[in-house]
Amino acid sequence: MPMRVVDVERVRGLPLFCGVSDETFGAVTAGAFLQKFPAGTTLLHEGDPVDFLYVLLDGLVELEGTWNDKETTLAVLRPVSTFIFAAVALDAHALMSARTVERSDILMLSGEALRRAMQTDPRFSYAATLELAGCYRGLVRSLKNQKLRGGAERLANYLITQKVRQGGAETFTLPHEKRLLASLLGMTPENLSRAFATLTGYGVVINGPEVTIARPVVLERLAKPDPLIDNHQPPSVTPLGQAERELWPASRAG
Amino acid sequence: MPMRVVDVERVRGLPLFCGVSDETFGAVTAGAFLQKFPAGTTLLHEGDPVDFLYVLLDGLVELEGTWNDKETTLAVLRPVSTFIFAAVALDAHALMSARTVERSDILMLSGEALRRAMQTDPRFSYAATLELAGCYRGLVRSLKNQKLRGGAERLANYLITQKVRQGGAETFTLPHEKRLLASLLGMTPENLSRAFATLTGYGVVINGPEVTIARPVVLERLAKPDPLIDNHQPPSVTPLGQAERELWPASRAG
DNA sequence: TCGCTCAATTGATGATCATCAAGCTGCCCG
DNA sequence: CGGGCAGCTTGATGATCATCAATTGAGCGA
Repeated sequence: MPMRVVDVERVRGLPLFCGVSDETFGAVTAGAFLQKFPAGTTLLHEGDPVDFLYVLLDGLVELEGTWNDKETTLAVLRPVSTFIFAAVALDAHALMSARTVERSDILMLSGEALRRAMQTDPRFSYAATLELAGCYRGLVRSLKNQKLRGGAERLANYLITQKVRQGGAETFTLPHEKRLLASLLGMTPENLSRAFATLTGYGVVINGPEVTIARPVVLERLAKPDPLIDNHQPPSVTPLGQAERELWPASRAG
Repeated sequence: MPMRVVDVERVRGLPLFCGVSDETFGAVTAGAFLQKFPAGTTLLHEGDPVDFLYVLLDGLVELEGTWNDKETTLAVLRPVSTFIFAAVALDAHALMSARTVERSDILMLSGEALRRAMQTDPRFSYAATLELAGCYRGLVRSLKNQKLRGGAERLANYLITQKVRQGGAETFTLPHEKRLLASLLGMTPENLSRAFATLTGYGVVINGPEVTIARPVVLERLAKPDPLIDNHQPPSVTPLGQAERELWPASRAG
């Protein structure tokens, strides 16, 4: 339950915290929980008031939305990521549910303390602004992806993005169940299957969770990846915030 | 080109600025432009570097995204709204284009100056965080709307939202062309026409740009409006930021 | 080892949606 | 007053996608 030293260092190194004063960091992490959750745990339900900022340190978390007995996956988060920051900042109720997909280590930081810290430490609230701006742009990308592309195109771009993020090798492994991927891509599991079958004609070979892109040029001609929609961020050793993930590869003004 | 006193007051009164010091406000508005643009002007093109934060004081602005020679409307903004704040905060290129739909008065604030101000004035960067959090939640709503509802349902909810925002009268006027509405709702103009025709069976009467919802209960049974997707914010005299629009009607903790 | 469960696939069918084409209406302008 | 243009509508057709049903195959426990 209390944070281990190694975890404190990890959190301290996040872009959200690495510039803040020790006082601010202490105040924010004072009443913090570090908890392990099994797979399939609902951390937060749509519509609930939000008391904590969540930081995924290890594992996999799904953010999902519901309406009229249908549900859809809005994002799948990998470590290290914060989530429901916007609701915490505004002290509002959650617009989406959060669920662990795998066993996960999650840090929970008091929303109250965070809001106080944002009002006193300008470096922290600046970092918070950048983090939120990065999250915002991620959603803009998702919305464009959803409204402008068809199912097979979304899948093709997802595969290309995964390939880059996992190091660029010709073959890689899907990070989770296909039914979850279907929901993320905005289609049914049945249609995801058919979309995979379609991509077979573009040099994609499927073997369970293993995917190999045999003819990248052919697949890209279908996918038409676009830096204004897809964020082809290569893997990194140091933990990045959503802001840094958005700024890649630019680092324009600094 | 220079701001009139009445406009300065208007900007000063925005949630984004109303708490900041006079120094910060002066620094940010020092090199500001207030410009009038005719309808149909592209203020900013997708992919361009962003040098200014835009504030729509009067008129109507569309944010749109493009891919593969198709385009879609991501938002239609009414006064008073800021836009492309996220790109300004990160000093990144724009993910969407901005176009005036009507003749518009637009304030342009130096991105450089804003980023500097955010790092020095904690009240300003806190206000910026809240504004961005509000924008983020608006996009979550859009994405849920898009992925979870069908075309007719999106239109029905749009009409209910418009009715509330325009004061709640039985009949109201669409704020812009139907072809733009179609793009916002993620459908073709042809299918928007057909969706309107469908809603005729639910007590909706169309007369050019005039819409009257004759049987609200029947329409709501189809629309199933949901506070976690639709933001039924009534009109207001004081200009609201995206944060306040999100917090309505709660004002939970304060 | 058997049998259970569940993810994934495949096929058949219907709903939704986009596209192409034609016609309508209001409006501006010659 | 009569084009001509633009926004909107309507119809016909095909593509995309969801749903229902059935089957396969892998993992797991009795």
